[in-house]
Amino acid sequence: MLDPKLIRETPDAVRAAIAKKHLEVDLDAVLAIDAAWRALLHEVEALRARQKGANAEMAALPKGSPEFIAKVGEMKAVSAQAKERELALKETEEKFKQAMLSVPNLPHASVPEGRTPEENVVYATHGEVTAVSPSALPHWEIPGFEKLFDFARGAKVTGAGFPFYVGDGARIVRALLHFFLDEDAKAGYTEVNPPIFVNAASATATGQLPDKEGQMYETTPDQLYAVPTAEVPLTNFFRDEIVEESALPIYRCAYTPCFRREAGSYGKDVRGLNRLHQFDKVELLKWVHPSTSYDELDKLRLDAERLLQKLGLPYRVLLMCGGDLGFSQSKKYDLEVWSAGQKRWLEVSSCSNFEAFQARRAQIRFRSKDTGKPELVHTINGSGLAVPRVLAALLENNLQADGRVKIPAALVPYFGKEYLTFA
RNA sequence: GGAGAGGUGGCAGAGUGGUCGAAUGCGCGCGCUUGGAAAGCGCGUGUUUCCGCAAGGGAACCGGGGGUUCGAAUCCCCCCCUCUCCGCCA
Repeated sequence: MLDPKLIRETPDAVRAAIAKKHLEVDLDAVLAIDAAWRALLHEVEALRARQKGANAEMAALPKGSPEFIAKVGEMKAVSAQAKERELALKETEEKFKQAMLSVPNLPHASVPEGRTPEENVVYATHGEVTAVSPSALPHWEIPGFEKLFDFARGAKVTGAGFPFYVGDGARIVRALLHFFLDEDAKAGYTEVNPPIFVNAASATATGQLPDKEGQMYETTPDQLYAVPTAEVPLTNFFRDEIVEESALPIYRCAYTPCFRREAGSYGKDVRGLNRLHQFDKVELLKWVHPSTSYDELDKLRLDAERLLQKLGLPYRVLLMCGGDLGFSQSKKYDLEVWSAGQKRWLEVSSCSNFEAFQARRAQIRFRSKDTGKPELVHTINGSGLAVPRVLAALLENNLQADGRVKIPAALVPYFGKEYLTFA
């Protein structure tokens, strides 16, 4: 959520910033509701002030006295009016809240112009794409793939997109997770093992609700949501709290399985390990002082990049243009790993600065040393990293002529062997 | 899951219909005191929001939501959470 004051006081600047995201927002409607709300607020507050004043007078009067009885009669009318106006105020307040939830976060000045994914800027490229075998196979065509990654039985037991990982398949997943968490810990992130179901308030604070509920698995009868990413429980850790300024920045990482319904996905995007309903991911999250958030974003991105470097996987960094930024992000980098068999880039991490957008919804604040007042923190997050696509690239890029997959040196201590075999 | 008890400010803890944003203690801040400190004394110490250039003023908040009443921290209803006992169980 944006600061309502920002919209109230500088609507044109807000309009211009939203235009960069190429989103349609009826700001005039928001402003009109805001004006109506304030008018009602004044009425209600005046009535309440009158009630309060009368209350003090009546407390001093003898209970059954004629003056007292007269006052009760008088205040009955005021009370009725206050109730009626209060109801109107509440309705308007609800409308305003809904309207505010439809206003996106504003892009940072450094975000490039652009409308479509094609206009994202290739910010950096690491590793030689041409160095990996030109005859590499898509991972799902590697002989024996289905023994280690059993989609058919997963479909039987649960449904499409819920594979079983078997033998070396399970082992490589565990090795990657362990490696990621260890590396993230070295970079200063405190490991957290969060709940993987969250309530509606948490899902709302991070922006999954109200309009993305179709993307989450929901439980009945408890109305809990399976987390689409560890970002949700992790961000909500400090929801409705005020932390000490000296505690910032706070670095945390968490592994969780992630659950996504992925309604509407199709085609090559969903082959093999590219897109699953359940997958494993380590998420990096920072709560930082607003003055440092862009430096912290760059550092977080480098922390994620280092993982790919240590695995020896070629990748590139995209700086997302205004039109390809998410609703709640101010700036975003995507890390994409080169998938030699599919001859395409796969997104494995998305590193974003939300500025105060999430923090306002979630009411996560710090007490400023200067003013003594609570201020909203900035939140930053990114994957560090998502397992299946890293795995896909690993399988494709490191496939040997003999059908085995060479394990990167950094991963060998975790995997326990130098080669993964499909036998 | 069943029975009972309870949720009040940073913490502890009073308050069972009116002048209560809320006693008292602790903590914290400032001042006095002191060579310095402790103790002592004095003053202060929540959040949100609206109006205002400001000074300042108004309103809301006693787990959450609804209700009764002229008036609710206090009475009633629903929900959430914590604790104790029982049951069940990795």
